[in-house]
Amino acid sequence: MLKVYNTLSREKEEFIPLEKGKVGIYVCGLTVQNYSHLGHIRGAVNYDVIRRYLEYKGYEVRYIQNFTDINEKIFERAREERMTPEELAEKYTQAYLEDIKRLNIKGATHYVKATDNIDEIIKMIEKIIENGYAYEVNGNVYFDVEKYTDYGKLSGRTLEEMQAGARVDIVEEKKNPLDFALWKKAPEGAIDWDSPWGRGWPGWHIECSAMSTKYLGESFDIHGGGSDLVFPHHENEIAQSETCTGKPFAKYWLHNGSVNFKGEKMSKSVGNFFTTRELLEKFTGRELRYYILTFHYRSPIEFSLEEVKNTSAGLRKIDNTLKNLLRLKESKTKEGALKNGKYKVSINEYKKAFEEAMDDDFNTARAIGIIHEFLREINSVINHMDFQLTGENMVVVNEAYEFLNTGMSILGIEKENPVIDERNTEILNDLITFILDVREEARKRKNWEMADMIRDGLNELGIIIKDTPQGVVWERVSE
RNA sequence: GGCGGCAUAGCCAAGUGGUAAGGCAGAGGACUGCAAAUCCUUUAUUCUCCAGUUCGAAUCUGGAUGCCGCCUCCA
Repeated sequence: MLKVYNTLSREKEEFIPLEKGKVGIYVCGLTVQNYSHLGHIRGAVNYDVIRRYLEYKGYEVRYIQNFTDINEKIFERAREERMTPEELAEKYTQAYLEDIKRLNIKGATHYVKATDNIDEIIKMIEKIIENGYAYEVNGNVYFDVEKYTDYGKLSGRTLEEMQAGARVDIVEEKKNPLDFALWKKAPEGAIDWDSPWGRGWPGWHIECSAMSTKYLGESFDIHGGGSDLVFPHHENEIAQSETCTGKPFAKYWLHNGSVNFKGEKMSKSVGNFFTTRELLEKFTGRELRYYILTFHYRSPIEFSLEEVKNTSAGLRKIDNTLKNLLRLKESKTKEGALKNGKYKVSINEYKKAFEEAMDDDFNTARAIGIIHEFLREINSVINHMDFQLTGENMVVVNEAYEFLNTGMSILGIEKENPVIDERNTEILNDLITFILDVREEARKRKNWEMADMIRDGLNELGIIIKDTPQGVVWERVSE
């Protein structure tokens, strides 16, 4: 049974989609004003795994993500980079899509952006005004928080509490300082749109309400985003949507933890961030992704370059086992070899444990732990001196490979083909096989100097030699 | 100031009231001509501290301390 932690109830709840077999997810993306950093990517990886696991469970997933492409920041940055706001948004949207590709993120089924949905946004605002929850002053439209009695239900605070500790600038024309803009009169010279309230542009929160409703319906299953969006962004989305439609908005609210660095949340304004691109110069996308997934998605990450490096050793261990399994899969079974019952591996137990971990609010950290426990068991079997590739053992090898491979693809750290490397052309293969034959001959004659010279020489060319009990194997250093 | 969360080994990190997963690093051993890879053993009598509930607490309650997030643009 899949359980998810719902910010709305502050509890783990059984996941039951509104429509059987289908799941609608809306994830708040980013304002496309600069290159993405690790904080953005962390969320994207987390929701990608959630999506992959739901698909693994057989759900048909509709995954919507937005790009905020119109606001003050976009204009500011467009001026800095001397391009139009559209060009700027397009540039960083493309950059983001490239970044997530390198982290093996499947990507949304639909990407949506505010500027493509101005009509929907205006209609929604009109409806909210009509229902009596918003008012217009001087070309601005504000949501009236005092009218909406549920205001604060997501972030768990009351209007009184919020007012007590308010840090909001007092804007004279607002009825309550916490009233937020649905439509803003645009500054001079800005790109703006016609509306019943004059020219302007949408407030930040309304685009997500309008677009999620358009693509997923008035009520849908999962709404996700970073924990820093709980208030005010998601609180306001609920307020707008529910006063517009009169129906419950998203059923489950999921929030991923932040990425901190040097004791503070990684952010553009603090300046303590690594862009995804910078990190991809130091690590592979798989390494970063694996690192992210060693944390539970709701826990904050105190980021450390050193830790990414250390954690990657664990990933290499998984890769090694996969390589070894694949090698065995591709070798011939020894007919008539002894039937060996003692090499039974309880793969189903591990599979069950893996699923239980994922069912428990997508606990990838635990799931990875289970994979490593499995590694120990399967490695001890296939590396055992007595291990022979009988038909029975071949079944074990195949099932083990299948299990690992499936687990890896749920986590999105699958490797296309760990052994067959397209760089290994036939001639290269033959050449190395020949060199290794020479080395074997040297070893037979106990000419260790010669044997080691060959091994070291190949090593420098990026080829690693391993003398396993099953014979000599070689591979190229990955990446 | 208001609201919420977290504190688990040298480091990172799971943890469902029933006796502390996993990874990295370290130590010892097996295998090996030496390596690499892998396996085995070992590394928290205890989960920040103090009370309480309970037969039983890392888990629940209260308090203290420390750290983080949100309340302003944020993923």
